[in-house]
Amino acid sequence: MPELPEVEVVRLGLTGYLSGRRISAVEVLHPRATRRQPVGSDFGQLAGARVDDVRRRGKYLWFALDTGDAVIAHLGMSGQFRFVPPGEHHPHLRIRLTLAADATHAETECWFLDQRTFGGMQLSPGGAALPAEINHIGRDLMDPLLDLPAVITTIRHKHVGIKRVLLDQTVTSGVGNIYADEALWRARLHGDRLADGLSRAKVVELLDAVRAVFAEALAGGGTSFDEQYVNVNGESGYFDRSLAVYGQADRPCPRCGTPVRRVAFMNRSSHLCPRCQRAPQVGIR
DNA sequence: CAAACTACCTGACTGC
DNA sequence: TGCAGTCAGGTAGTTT
Repeated sequence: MPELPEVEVVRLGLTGYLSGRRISAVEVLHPRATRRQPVGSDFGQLAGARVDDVRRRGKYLWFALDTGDAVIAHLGMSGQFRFVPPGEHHPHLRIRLTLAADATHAETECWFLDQRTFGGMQLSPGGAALPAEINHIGRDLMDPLLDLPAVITTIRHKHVGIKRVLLDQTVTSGVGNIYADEALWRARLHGDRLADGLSRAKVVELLDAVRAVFAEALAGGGTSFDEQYVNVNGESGYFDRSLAVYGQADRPCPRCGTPVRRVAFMNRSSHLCPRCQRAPQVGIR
């Protein structure tokens, strides 16, 4: 499932394939893939534009175009980008962008594949610098412009479980279920602990853990469990071999050997060590 | 206003 | 073999 490290791996790949290329044709093969369009704009109008750069805010990507507009992309649960020669097909192909041939490239197709259709792309008029549609997404913990003291203060004013805060993309972005569980384990924190009950030092420790697990996953090319996450060349990352708790139910905690437990959380799952991560007396999830 | 809840979606897997 | 049920989960919109 793509979280910040996986999206960053994809961004790096997209930059290499797309920078300087001109989009000559646009084909939408599934309506859900472009379901969010600003009124008065048409996704097809990006044909003719040149991609100057590929940028990221949290789990959102956008292509900065020479027109000053942007194309926003979100991988959702299962989105992938692939670059292939013209004329092929794939059962999960949702959007096909044709890249014009130029002095150093043959005509190429940029594919957006998405089995579960939670992802998609949208045009953002005037959005090259930062699309207004994703202005509500906070900076991530790797961002040099992040106001870390302000984020810590925000977290410590929230009367809600700390895992929910980690997953709130408006506070700090890029964290999903996998890295939330991994960071909480590293910081020896139970996700139900109330954010406004944590010391400043503990919050700092947790955010350091998020940053560390992000960096390690990025170095490993991201986390892949199945075919749902691959880079733009179709290759899997291997950070899943380094996961301490996520998906490790009943296996020993790498720190103390206690069996890892899987518990229900927001209609999904949390994975934790019941000994290293003590539950609060009154649980609020 | 903050927090909680729900719909959206496909395919792999489980149990009968 | 088939079929119903479960699970995976990020985001936006709605409800509390």
